[in-house]
Amino acid sequence: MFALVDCNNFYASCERVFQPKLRKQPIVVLSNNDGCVISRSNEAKEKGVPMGAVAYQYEAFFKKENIHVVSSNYPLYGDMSNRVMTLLAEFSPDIEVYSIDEAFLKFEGFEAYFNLQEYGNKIRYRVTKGTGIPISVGIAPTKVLAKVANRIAKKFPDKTGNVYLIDNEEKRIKALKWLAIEDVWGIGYRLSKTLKKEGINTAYDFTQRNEAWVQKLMGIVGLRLYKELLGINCLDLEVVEDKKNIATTRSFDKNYTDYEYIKERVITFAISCAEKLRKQQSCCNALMVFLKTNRHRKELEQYSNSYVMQLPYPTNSNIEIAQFATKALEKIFKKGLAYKKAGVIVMDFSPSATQQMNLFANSNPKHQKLMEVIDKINQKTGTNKIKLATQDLSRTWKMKQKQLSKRYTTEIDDAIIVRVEEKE
DNA sequence: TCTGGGGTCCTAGGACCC
DNA sequence: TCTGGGGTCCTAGGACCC
Repeated sequence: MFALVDCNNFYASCERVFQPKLRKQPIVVLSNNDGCVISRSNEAKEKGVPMGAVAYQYEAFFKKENIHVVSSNYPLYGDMSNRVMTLLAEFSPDIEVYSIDEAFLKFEGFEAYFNLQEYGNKIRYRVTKGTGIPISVGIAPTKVLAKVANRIAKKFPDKTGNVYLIDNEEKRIKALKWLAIEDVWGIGYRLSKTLKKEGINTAYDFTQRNEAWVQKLMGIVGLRLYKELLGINCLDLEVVEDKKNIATTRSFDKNYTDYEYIKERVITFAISCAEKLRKQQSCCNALMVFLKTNRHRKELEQYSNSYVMQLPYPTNSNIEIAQFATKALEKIFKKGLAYKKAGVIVMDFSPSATQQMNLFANSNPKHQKLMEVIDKINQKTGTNKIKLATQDLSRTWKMKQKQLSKRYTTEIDDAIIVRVEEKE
């Protein structure tokens, strides 16, 4: 059996842990630059705020409905996620952290020793008590069915207590008849449209077709999904491996035409990629830089381009990656356009420990030590204390974050202070 | 004025090998 | 004039996930 544990309204819930006045209140969390809604409390959902709502278009609505608006605080969410995952790991030796707010647990042979419904209740109690984050637990014979069970647990908290178990045919069929086809894990916007045209509206309808039909339409991925819904196990826990690509991309707060400005941004993105590379002890052998104008401003000239550069040697040095990224940017930058977004993606990794030397050009060996020192200092004093001169220290780039909460769990100065009144 | 960011896997087709 | 059989690797694009 598998369990899928999912944090309810994760970002919104994180904010509430340290700001009790937000509990029971409608609250929404915004994306970077305070662009659009990416997390909503149940109360905000009930008031009709859709996922992805554009913040400035909803400003009046938020005010009218007394909806609290919060900027996203990723250091806080990342740390809270680690706490949740640490507690979950107490409940099974086999755990796959699937995303920042979700994990699969494998219960191999647990049925003989535990009542899984009670076990699920215990997990929920432990995590909620230990972190303040409410969770939902779905338990079933396959990962896809565990996803389904989780959805039921979340949708019917009163009936299920946020824990639901699919452990017999009757429950499986009932669940699949209830589940709309577009809500099946692995069926996205495109496929659900195609399937509906075929008269398939629920997960159950889908399971009534035959294997050959499914394979022809959806390939091997669809076939696995189909079998998993029938209760036949095809997907095991996945080992979380090193990343194969690493990206740092941002929209700007407004449009920019200035080459120097864009260059500074690209260099900063490149350095962020280099830092992430060093964290997983990889070097990259290629990188891509892309540049886009504002696609929402139809009246302005549109342009979007990218350049992939093969590197002469593998590297994870801030300095080298920044230099190559700048060269890539020069290839695609066009004067006179209003840019809104740029990004750097590093690709084609090799382990930093075993570097293939090149006859003609190699990564500067001095950089390795230098980067170690930079990483140490940045870690000690907070990020971005040490910069390259090309990042132009006079330009302080700030993301729009009007309602940013504190880093309660990762910055000592932001920790909650409990005051005890002293009596004379 | 303002519209997020970061990933994975699969497939088909082209180029190339013996 | 005819033109086999079996493979790999790479890339772009499509689809999906949170």
